[in-house]
Amino acid sequence: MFSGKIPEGLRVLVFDEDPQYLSSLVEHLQEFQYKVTRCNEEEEAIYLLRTHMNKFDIAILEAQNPYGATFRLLSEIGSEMNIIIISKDDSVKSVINWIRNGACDYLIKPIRHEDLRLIFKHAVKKMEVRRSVAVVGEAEDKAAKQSSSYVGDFTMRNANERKRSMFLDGQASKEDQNHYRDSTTKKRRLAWVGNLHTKFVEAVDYFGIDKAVPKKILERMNIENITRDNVASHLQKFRMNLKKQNDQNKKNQSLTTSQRRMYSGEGSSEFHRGMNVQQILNPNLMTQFISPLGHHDDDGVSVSLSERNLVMNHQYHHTHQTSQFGCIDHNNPEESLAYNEEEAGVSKLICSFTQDSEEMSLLHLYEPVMETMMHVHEPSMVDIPSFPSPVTQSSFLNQAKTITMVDVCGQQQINNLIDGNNFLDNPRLGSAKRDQDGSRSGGPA
DNA sequence: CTCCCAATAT
DNA sequence: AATATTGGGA
Repeated sequence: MFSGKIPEGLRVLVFDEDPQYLSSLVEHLQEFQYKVTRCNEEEEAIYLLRTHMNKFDIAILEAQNPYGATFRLLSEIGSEMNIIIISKDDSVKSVINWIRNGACDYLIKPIRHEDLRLIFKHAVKKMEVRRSVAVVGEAEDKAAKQSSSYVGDFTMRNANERKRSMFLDGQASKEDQNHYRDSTTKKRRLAWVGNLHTKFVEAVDYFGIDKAVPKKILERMNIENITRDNVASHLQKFRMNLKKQNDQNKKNQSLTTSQRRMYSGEGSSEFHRGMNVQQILNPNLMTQFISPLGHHDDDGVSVSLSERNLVMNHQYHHTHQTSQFGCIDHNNPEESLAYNEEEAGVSKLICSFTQDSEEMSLLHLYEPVMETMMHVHEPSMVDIPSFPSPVTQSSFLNQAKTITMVDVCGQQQINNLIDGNNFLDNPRLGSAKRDQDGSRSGGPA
């Protein structure tokens, strides 16, 4: 009954000690279109609020005792920040305690769905206060516009649309209807999160990808409050993703076969003869590249495994690949072409690896560089050709470690990757990753 | 008219 | 990037 009134995109930070409960909170909040930042530790939540208070509209913090760090935090910033306390302590005393200390709300566990949905009311209040203050002050107004997640902007936008279309078609009657509907039942953006998407996939699976059409999927999903159009839209995206995945697979396939051809000639056996490069690995870095699934498609790094080859995609421009280990052969068009028969772009054979001043060709770095006007490049590939024995999961990981070292990325990129994963430096990004960990069934994108 | 799909808009 | 809306065609 409140659908349509909830402002989208309010940024909510949420912490609960119980990871499972936290996950369910996150999921629900996402369903309500909130932008959720998940904190597994109280400490983390507090740190984020202390340092990035402006990045959140609302904080939902679980708290049990009124003597902890959260309580102190609340007394410090409670007046500037919408902090909602959740607790299983249902005593009046506790409620009063927290509210007095600055909490803008206190929700007793278990929390009702609807209460969670309605948390935005607090942000609204704050917003309105800010706006009235900002009539004169410019900075605050700017900030509010920038975040674009305040209700004021939300309504503003609708008002503009209304005005515009009224101007265009000159008809008031239709507009009046729309106007009425806007303020009551305007469709809100559906978030295909967790459960919803799972059911969708199940339905598609049930009919088969060619036979699955929006209406059938909708019926099979049997979920209230979603429309055929919702499903149709999602299906369109779903199909596109599949297609993209297929294309990607095909590409990898063709690359690995051409690689194999190359290495089947002389020198191929030298690649792994008596070589142990694992000591030079930094195992920590591997987590950037290797996921348990054997496929990591985050931030452009992906790894996939065929029976004999390990293929690693990465994203750097080839001219950046001046690692301390590798020597890059930019001047060998012939070899490049050998890799490239099936590719439209130019490719480079980049390889080699030096240890104790003795060169050993360990890896060939294959990079189909598709120059576009925007200087965007296709991923590069590293290939370990022809392992002598079938690759098991664990040896796969070991081999993968080898690869990283050989350093597809120089230290520069490694640092970048680490930075990219640094939650504190990049709260939004970090939260997205955590959210995935917590509430999504993983798998290749 | 309903539905599907692809393109386009937000 | 994700979702909604639109418009033509089956």
